Order: sequence, then C-alpha cells, then structure tokens
Amino acid sequence: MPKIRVKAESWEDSVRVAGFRMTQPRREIMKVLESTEGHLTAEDIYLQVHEIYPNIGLTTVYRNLEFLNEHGIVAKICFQHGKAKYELAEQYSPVGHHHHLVCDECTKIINYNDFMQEEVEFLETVERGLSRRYKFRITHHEIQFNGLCQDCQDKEDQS
Amino acid sequence: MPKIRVKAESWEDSVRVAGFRMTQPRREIMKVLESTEGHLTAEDIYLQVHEIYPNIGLTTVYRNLEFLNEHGIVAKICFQHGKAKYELAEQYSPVGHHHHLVCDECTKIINYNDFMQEEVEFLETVERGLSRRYKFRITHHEIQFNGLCQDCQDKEDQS
DNA sequence: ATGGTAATGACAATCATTACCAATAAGGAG
DNA sequence: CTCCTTATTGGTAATGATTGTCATTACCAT
Repeated sequence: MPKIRVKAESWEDSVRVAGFRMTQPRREIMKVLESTEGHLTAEDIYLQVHEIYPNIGLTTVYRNLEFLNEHGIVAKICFQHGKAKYELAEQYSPVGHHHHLVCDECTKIINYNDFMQEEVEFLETVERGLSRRYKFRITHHEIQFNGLCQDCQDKEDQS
Repeated sequence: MPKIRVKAESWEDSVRVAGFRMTQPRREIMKVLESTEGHLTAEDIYLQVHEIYPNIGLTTVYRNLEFLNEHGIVAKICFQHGKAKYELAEQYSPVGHHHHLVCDECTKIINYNDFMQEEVEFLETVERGLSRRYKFRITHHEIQFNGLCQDCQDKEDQS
C-alpha cells in the first residue's frame, strides 16, 4: 500500500483553484521572487520586472504582492525601516523555513536556518500553551534577532 | 562584602547622563507610555498628551519617540499594518520582557509573557550559535505569533 | 541671572502605499 | 477559433505616515 503523498500544489494551481487568473505580470513578479534570496521591497521587484517587462506598473506590483500574500504564496515582513519587504512563503521557497538577523545600524538582513531542531521543540511547547491560554489559533510565527553585523562592529571599533 | 548592586538607572538619568535635556513634552510622552499596556502609535500618544499639554506638536512626538528609541528607552515595533507602534523598553517597562500575539484579521495585539523559562533556554543556545556563526552582536530579539484571535475565530464560524 | 544650544511647534516636503477608472486580456462557453 | 464576462492592468491622483526646515523657546551649566 503506497504512502499517501500530498502533492505540493504549485502556486499557479492554487491561484487557479481559487478562481483567479494567471497573468504575465503575476508570473514575472513570482520569477523575481523565486530567483532571489528574499526580503525585496515592492520597488526592488518593480525594477527587476521592469527590465524584461517594461510595461509593468508599480501599482500592479503592490496589488499582486498583496494578492499573493493573502493567498499564502508570499510573505510580507515589516522591519522597522520604512518599506515592507516580501519573500516567498515557506512552502514555495527554496530557502525553506528561516528567520532573520537584522542589523540595526545598516539595516542589512541575513537569513538563517540553523538551530531549527531546537526551535521546533521550543515552539511546540509555546504554541500549544499560548493557543490554549489565549484561545488563539496560531498560523505562523516570526523570530528576529537584532544587533550589529560584523561590518558595523568593525566600523564602531575604528572610531 | 556586599553584593555588587547595579542600580537601575532611571530613564531621566540616562537621558541626562548622555548629555541631553529633560523637557516637559518628553516627560509627558513617557507618562503616557508608562500608563498604558503598550503598542501605541505616535498619533495615539500625541492625542493623549494633547489633553493635558495642548501645545504639543505631532512632530515633537515623533522626534522624541525616535530619540527615546535610540537611547534604548522606548521600543519601536512594526507590525504589518501601516503605522509603527511604540512601547517602553523592557528595562523600563512594568510589563517586563514579553512578546506579541498578532491577529491577522483584526490586527489586535496581545502581550504575553508566559513560557519565559523555556524561551530563555532556547535563546541561550540559539543566540550563542548565531553570534559565532554570523559574527553578529545580538542586542535583542523579537518573537511574534500570528493567527486568529478568539473573536475572529467566532466570526469565521458563523459564516 | 545669563548664554549656548538642545528642543520645540508649525508648516512644507517626502515617501510608501492605495484608490480610481478607463482600457486590456485571461480563459470558459459555444 | 471567436466571443463574452470580468479579473486584471497601468497611469494618475490621492492618501497617510513620517521627516526636513527654520525661526523661536526654554533647559541647565556656569
């Protein structure tokens, strides 16, 4: 008897299943997200798409990012430096589950996915507890470490 | 031989020690932050201060929040709903160390400080590892759980 | 009490994001 | 393949939060 295999739905399928259309702008935006480490601003994406699809409008980029976010395909993250950043949701990302190191000086962001075993254990306890205590249905989480990246530490030493 | 006791510096002291002045707007802004659960927007604070100090300008509120943030007295948090929120930094907060449950539906935010023992253990391992691996000097962290609060779950069930 | 300057308040300016609307193009039905 | 419905687009205007400017005020060290 074969193991049940949940076929991972492609993002295109899940858009269509939900009754929406596949358009070229939408595809181009996803291509950019798929070919990058992550945490791009809407403008970053706009500029990259614009290279190969010059007709794209910035409004369309925003609209699609919101759309994709609502459909669980793209994650929107807000670090405290003005603009929102976007990256592929875990399920569609080659990077997979990860979190961020944020440099408070230069605002650089580093992805990490070390210590996931420890994280899983920790989160299981906490999520279960929080759900019960606050009657909250937790769907995802975000962990972020702030501080100084190596470059900024060096600059600080010099002065 | 007495134990060394690190006297907690009042926020006013730490402002003065850094060579800056104590002003009435600054004090009023802190009063508001001290008398609230947390996560207020600049405008929330402006409105509250305005009640008892009608001359306050919104610009002054922004400027002071940034100032206080840079001096480690106030924490600035950005959830993905437009405006930045502010609360007392852990060290000056009666609430103490805590994290947030964010409802993705109604944007409500709940503070929690349960499971801190588990968190401490987890963070010790991870912070040590990340510092070494990425040469990052970690100063603080943020953990956030997103999902649906009870009210929004109920509303969902009805439909 | 006073002088140097940090801080203020009003207003203008900026910057990210959203609203609007007429024009376009997916993609299902025939 | 063609037609039709309507989701989607792109351009522009509008919004809303935050920041810059600058003349004026008021801390506070001396």
